Amino acid sequence: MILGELEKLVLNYFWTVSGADAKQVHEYFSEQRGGSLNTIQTTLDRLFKKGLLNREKIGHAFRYSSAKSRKAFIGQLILSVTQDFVSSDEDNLLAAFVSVSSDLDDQQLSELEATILEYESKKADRGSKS
Amino acid sequence: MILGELEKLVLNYFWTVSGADAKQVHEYFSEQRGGSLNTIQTTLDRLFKKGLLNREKIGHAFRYSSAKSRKAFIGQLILSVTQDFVSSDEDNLLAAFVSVSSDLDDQQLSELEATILEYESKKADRGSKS
DNA sequence: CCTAAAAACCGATTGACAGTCGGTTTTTAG
DNA sequence: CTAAAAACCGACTGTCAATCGGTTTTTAGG
Repeated sequence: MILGELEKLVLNYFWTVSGADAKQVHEYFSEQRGGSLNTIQTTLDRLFKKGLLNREKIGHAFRYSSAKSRKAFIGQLILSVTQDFVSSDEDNLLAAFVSVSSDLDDQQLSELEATILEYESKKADRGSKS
Repeated sequence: MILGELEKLVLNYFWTVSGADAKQVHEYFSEQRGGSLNTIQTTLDRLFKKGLLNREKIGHAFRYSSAKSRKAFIGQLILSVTQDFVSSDEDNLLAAFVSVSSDLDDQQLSELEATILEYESKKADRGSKS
């Protein structure tokens, strides 16, 4: 899941708005970086085909919106970029988390812990199916 | 830090051996996938220039070895691939960890917790400077 | 209906970068 | 000094994002 610069910008944009058509996206980005409407359309189409944006016809234009939450996307991104390096017999991914944690301060580390505990309890609530 | 397929294979290889020269790497990979010695040399040189391999002249050939542990590399990889998507005002990276955790089973989740706690105590030991 | 404008779609070009090697230069051991 | 080994250089291919001109399709109004 390698994305280009513009694709990343657009994806981030769609996490700040509920939806937008090509024209609106173009207007938003034309100020900061220029580029033609056509370029935006191509990028939107590519992100759609990659499953990162949803779209529906509203009137005569596609209205695009993000297909997955930022959180879900980042999680998937981490897995995809990581899986070529984790050997199944070790817990490298887990270890890598901690490695990343080296760059977090105590506060963030505590939050990470809390978030995990919270996740676990939620998971326990869901109960049966796992 | 986008790596090609061969680069990933080679990098993984260097986490299974303490060091090797181009000839040895070529011998190892020629069975599974073929390719010329030259291709291997180019790949080794590129990984070296990317800072992912170290090398030193041993006799008349460079002896390459991994420059960072698998754990450290994966951690850095996660950060690099992730930083275009984390907004500074939120804790998306932390949230992403949990998102990834969705794909881990209870056992792994417990290990993650334990590893974090272990890391925290180690960090506490180091004490003063933070 | 017809039609002009808007949007979507197609295709081509450019620029990175990995994979791949042939060929040349440099190094080294004997 | 020299032959072989290794390093290095340059070129070509393939993939993919960025970019946008031009064509087709769709749609809203008259």
